[in-house]
Amino acid sequence: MRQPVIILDDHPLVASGIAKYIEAIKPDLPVLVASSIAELRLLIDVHGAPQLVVADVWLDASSLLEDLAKFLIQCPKTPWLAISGDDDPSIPARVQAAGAKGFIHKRSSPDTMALAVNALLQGGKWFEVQGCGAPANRASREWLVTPAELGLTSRQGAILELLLRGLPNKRIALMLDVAESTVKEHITKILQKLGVHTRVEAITKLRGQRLVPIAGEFCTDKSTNG
Amino acid sequence: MRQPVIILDDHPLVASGIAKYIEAIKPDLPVLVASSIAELRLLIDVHGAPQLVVADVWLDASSLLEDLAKFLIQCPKTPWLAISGDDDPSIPARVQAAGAKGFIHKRSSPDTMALAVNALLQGGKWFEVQGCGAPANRASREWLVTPAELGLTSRQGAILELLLRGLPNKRIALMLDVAESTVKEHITKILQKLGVHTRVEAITKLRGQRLVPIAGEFCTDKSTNG
DNA sequence: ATGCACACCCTACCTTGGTCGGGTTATGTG
DNA sequence: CACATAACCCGACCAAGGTAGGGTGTGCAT
Repeated sequence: MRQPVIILDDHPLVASGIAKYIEAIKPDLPVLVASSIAELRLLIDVHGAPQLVVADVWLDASSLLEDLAKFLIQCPKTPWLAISGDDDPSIPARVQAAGAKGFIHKRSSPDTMALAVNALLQGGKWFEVQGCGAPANRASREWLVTPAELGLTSRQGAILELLLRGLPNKRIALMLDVAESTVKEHITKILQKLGVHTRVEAITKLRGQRLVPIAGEFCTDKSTNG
Repeated sequence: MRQPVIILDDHPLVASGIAKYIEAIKPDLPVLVASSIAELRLLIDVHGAPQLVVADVWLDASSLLEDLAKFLIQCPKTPWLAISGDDDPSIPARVQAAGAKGFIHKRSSPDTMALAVNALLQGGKWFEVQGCGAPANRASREWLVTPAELGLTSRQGAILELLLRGLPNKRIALMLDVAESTVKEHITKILQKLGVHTRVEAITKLRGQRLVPIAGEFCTDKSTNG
C-alpha cells in the first residue's frame, strides 16, 4: 500500500547507513537502496513511483544531477532530497533548480536529515544553508524553520515554539489559555510528526533550528525559565 | 573471546553504515559504535581494549584529533584507522603523527576500506594519498564550557553531557553501567547546581553551549565496582 | 582517627509527561 | 448533505522524571 523511500548513493556504506536510519525513524516505510540511476529506474519500474527519493549528488560524476533531474520528472509527485558531501556553495541552488525539494549536507546531523525527510514526506521543503563561506557565526545564523515545513498546523507550531523554550505543559497551557490536556494532545501530535517520543528528543533534534516567529499572540519573550 | 572493533563517528548514519559493512566482511567480529570520545571510553571500559578503532576525524570539532590520540595511547596495542571527509591534504600526515596506523578518505570505495581494515587487523598500515588540494574551511568554534565552570564534578559532567544529548535516564544508566537511581541522584544535583528544576530547563539553558569533551583527568575513574 | 566529598546502591513518594478513548464545535470540501 | 480536519475539552492510565532519606565503600585531608 505505502510506496517506498529510495536511497540513491554510489557509496554503499553511506547508503545503507541512511537506509537504516530512515527505517528507524519511519518503521512503517519500506526503504530501498540504489547505487546508480539505472538501479533507481529498475526499482521504480518494479515498485512504482516512490514516496521520496534521497539522492547523494556526487557531483564528481559528470552530469549526474541533470540525469537524475531528467529522470525524476517521470515521477512528478515524488519529492527528492539531495545530499551532498561537497562544500561547493552553489549546490543548494543547483539542486533546487534541478527540481529537488530539499537539500542537506552530509555533515548535517542525522536529526537534521530526519527533519528534512519528514518535511518532504509531508509535502514541504527543506533547504539547508551551507556554512562554507562564513561558518563562524553559527549562533547568530540559526536556520529558520516554519511549522509548515515540519508538517505542523499553526497551533502546533505555536506550542512547539513554547516547548522549545523549555516550558512545561502547565505554563504553556497558561500562556495559551487552554487546558493542559489540550496542550498534551497537541504535543502528542507534534512528537509524532517529528518522529520522536519525548519533548527532550524534540528539543535536541531541533537544536540550532529556530521556528519562524509567529505574528501576534504569545510573543512574551521575557521570563520563561527560572 | 575476540575483542571488538569500534567505530567512532559523530554521524550515526555513516557509523552504522561502516559498522554494517565491517560486520559483513568480518562476520566473526563484534562491531560497536560510539559517537564521541566519551562514548568510546565507556565502551573500552566495558569491553576492554578493542582490536581496532575506526575513527572519523571530524576536524571541525576543536581538538578531537589530539584528544583521540591522547586517549588511545591507553590502548597501545590497538591500531586505529582514521577516516576523513575533509579534503585538507595535511590530514594524512597529521593523523599519522597522532598515532593512526592508517588513513582513508570517506569517498574511498568500500573495497578500499576493507583492504585498510584487513591491513590494520593484521598489524599493518594503510595510508591513502589524497589527490585534491582544496583547503579545509576552518571553523565552527562553538562555545565551550567545562563541567568545572558549572561547579560540577567530573562524573556529573559526564552525565550532563549525555543529558544534553537528549538521552533519557535509562539510556544514560546503561551507557555508564550504573543504576538508574544513581543517574537520577546525579541529575538532581546537577539541576540544583544549574539552578533549574527539570532537565528540559537545563537543556534550554545550556543551548548552544557545548561541554568540553571531558578535560584531562577524566580518564577511567578507577574501578569502583562494588 | 574523624571528618568530608564523591560515587554508588536502594525504596518510597509525588509530579510531569505522553497516550488512549471518549466527546463538542466550527470550518471547510466533495 | 456527509465527511474530514482542526481546535478544544475531559478522565484515566502508565511511564518517566525528580526529591527525600536511608545506606555502603573509597580516597583524601585535617
